[in-house]
Amino acid sequence: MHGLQHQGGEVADQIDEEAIVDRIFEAVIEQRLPPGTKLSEAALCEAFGVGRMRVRRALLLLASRDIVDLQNNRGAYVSSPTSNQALEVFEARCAIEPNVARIAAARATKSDIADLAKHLKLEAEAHHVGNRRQAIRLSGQFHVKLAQIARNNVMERMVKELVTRTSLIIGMFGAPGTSNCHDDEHQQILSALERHDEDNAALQMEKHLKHIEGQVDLKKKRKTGVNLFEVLHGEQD
Amino acid sequence: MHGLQHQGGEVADQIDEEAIVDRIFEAVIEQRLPPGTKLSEAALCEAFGVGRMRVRRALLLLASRDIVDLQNNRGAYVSSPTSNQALEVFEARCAIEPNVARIAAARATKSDIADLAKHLKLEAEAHHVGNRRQAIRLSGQFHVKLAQIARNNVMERMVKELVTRTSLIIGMFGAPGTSNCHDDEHQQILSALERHDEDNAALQMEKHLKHIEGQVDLKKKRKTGVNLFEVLHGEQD
DNA sequence: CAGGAAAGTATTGTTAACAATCATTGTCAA
DNA sequence: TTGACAATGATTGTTAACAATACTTTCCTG
Repeated sequence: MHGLQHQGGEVADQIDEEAIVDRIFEAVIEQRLPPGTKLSEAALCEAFGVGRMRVRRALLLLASRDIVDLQNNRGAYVSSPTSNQALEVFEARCAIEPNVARIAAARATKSDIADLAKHLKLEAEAHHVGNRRQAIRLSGQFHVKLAQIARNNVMERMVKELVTRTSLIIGMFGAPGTSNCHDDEHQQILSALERHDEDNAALQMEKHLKHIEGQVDLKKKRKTGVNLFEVLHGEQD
Repeated sequence: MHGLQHQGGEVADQIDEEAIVDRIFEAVIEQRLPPGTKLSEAALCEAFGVGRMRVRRALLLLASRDIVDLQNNRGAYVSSPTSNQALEVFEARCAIEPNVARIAAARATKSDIADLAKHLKLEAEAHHVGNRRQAIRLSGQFHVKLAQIARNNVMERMVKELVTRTSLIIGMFGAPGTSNCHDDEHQQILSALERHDEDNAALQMEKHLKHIEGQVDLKKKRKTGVNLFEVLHGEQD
């Protein structure tokens, strides 16, 4: 299901740094890596079975996206967004994603709609079963999928970064139990796409984002810190 | 004027990779580094006086922003955007920057306005004197300054990336003599900011971006390639 | 003379050893 | 007992040598 299993012993044991970046992105989105978690090079080497160079390159890329915080001579830590940064991220999302939804509404094909509907079904299922991690992951992936439907790689990358940082923000400032999104709001966006109603798609997205923003309380922080190794090693082998 | 002079012989001869990234960004914006230019590690080491590691890190960061193209075992080249990528960049700019202008109009202080007015004066002067490079650089910097006035670092980074890629696009598809922007349109945006007229700021920006997009012809490509060393070594020492 | 193969050169990618910095623990003195 | 200081261990940052790949030139053959 994840596309990284050992296949026959031929290839697939050589991982490139982009895969590492993606894996850490996912772990952050699913909130398995809370803000402040130390990402030591040795642990990452062990977890992914690669050399130090690859790990350092991956960490640099993650730092350039503000997902991790690279401290001088002290190592890499999962970013702990400040309330100011949180405001900036939400503001950026409100500026960008309604337009993503608008473009997606203009370009969505039948196949896109069907795919997205299936995605929503998975979301609802994960929510119903109580699989919180998968629910969070699918919920964030919905926003990325919209950018894919909009056929714009630039915006897709931006949305991916913003969604991931939002997970960190919720980890810092959100109530412990809350997930990222409400399914029904995603459903309404899908409806707008189905009708190719661009304005409504943008509007629904804007409301949706305001809703997410309302779930966090930028006054009080929660402080975390978690054992890195188990989190990443669990799904590795 | 550039902030990188030798100060007393104490510090300042040690350059970090972010400075390298910024320098290459600038060179690309000013179109001193056309698409397709080879960026060999040795040449960059020589030009900046740093070790290979720093150069490779800088190249990785530039590649993650799609400014350079890292080819396997073949080295780094300044990106040559395809027409599709060009469309994506323009679309992203039209989605983001009007909102940047809107937010800037809401938050601009007297000091911001004065600073921006001074900037426009410099732009006009460079244009008048015929200093094309500086005109292009200031013209691009105007868009970044708007993001700074909007007080949003996330968007500032995005705009910086998009502006730089636009320079590459113009280098690929634009007429040889055209610069990035028209000064009077910048002036109109400034006026809107001065009046705190958010809607008009966004509107003017949208028109401005459409204008820029109209300057390129995505049908025909121009092919280039330039000697790296002289370009970067000239302003170094 | 042209096309292609092979050797040599140059450039990139990787690994490993070394240096430097930081964190921790233990000790000593107030 | 507590605070500061020193020594030890661990982790990160850098450098340099090595390996692998691509490019260029030369030479041979058709």
